[in-house]
Amino acid sequence: MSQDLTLSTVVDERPGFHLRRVSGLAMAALGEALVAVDLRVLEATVLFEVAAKPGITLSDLGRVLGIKRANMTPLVAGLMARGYLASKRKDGRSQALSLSKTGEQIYDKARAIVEAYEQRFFAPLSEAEKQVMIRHLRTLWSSNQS
Amino acid sequence: MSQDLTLSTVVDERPGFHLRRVSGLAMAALGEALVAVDLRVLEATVLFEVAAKPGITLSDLGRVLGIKRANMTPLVAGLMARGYLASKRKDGRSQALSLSKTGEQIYDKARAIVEAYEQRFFAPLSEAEKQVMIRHLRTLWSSNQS
DNA sequence: TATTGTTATACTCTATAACTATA
DNA sequence: TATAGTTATAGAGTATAACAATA
Repeated sequence: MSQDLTLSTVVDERPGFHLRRVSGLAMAALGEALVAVDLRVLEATVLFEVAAKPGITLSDLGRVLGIKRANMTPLVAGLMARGYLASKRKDGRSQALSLSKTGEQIYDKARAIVEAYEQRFFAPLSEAEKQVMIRHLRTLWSSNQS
Repeated sequence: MSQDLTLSTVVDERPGFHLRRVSGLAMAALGEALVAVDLRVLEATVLFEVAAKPGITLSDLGRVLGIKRANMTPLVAGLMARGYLASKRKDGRSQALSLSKTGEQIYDKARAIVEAYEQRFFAPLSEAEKQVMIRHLRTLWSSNQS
């Protein structure tokens, strides 16, 4: 066996380290929960955003979610192949994305799963503490984004 | 061009989403800063932890940092190949890891880089706010870890 | 039997560069 | 010229399973 399984002070004082470690844990937990609807985390995120903004384009979706265009393409393609997303010509180069009927059904299921997972994962924090964390993370995002 | 580049409320309310997005941004920023010493983020983390705990084994290192044994092996091997880590037989199967002379030099440089990066990245938060964030992240880690 | 370290392998997410077709 | 969408490709990081050697 091993004895000292505590983090050294130097590393334990780094906010970036904790950010990475918890983020990884959270994504793994959500990923596991989402296998029930056969969705990956990013796929679910896309469904959420498209549900809220029908008609959004692939590029805008990427900009808003912080995902590169080049990575959005196969993501959207996969969701369309499964009949969750519909695409309508907007102009010669843009496509307006929206949820299909089955897309809305899977979205409802995914949303329930995500909410249950969050309830569980963030349980040790109070509502107020969660809000503070979200606010700080938003601040870090907007002030560090290129 | 595009008009509505704001996040939908549904997604914007998810702490997990912000965690993932900011964590990715932070790791990218730190990764860029660390190219100056030709280290990846995880490699720097390993150097930090070994510096604080000379004699730690590969397995314990993985447990403490939240990295699987199987992924630690090539990580440690790379650092040893570059002469940053030294390995001493502990018993027939375990090895005690420690920094070499050059390892300590690169560690000093890496530490300066990491501290400068953090100063920059987390600048919009006060010291007190950073401490709160770290505390909450620690809580989430320990209560959700398998 | 359990643990250490290793190998092989696959998956998810991210990044860049280059291309086409439209605007 | 700039933007939308695509393709190809590479690099991080993570996960599992299986193995030999050792405890």
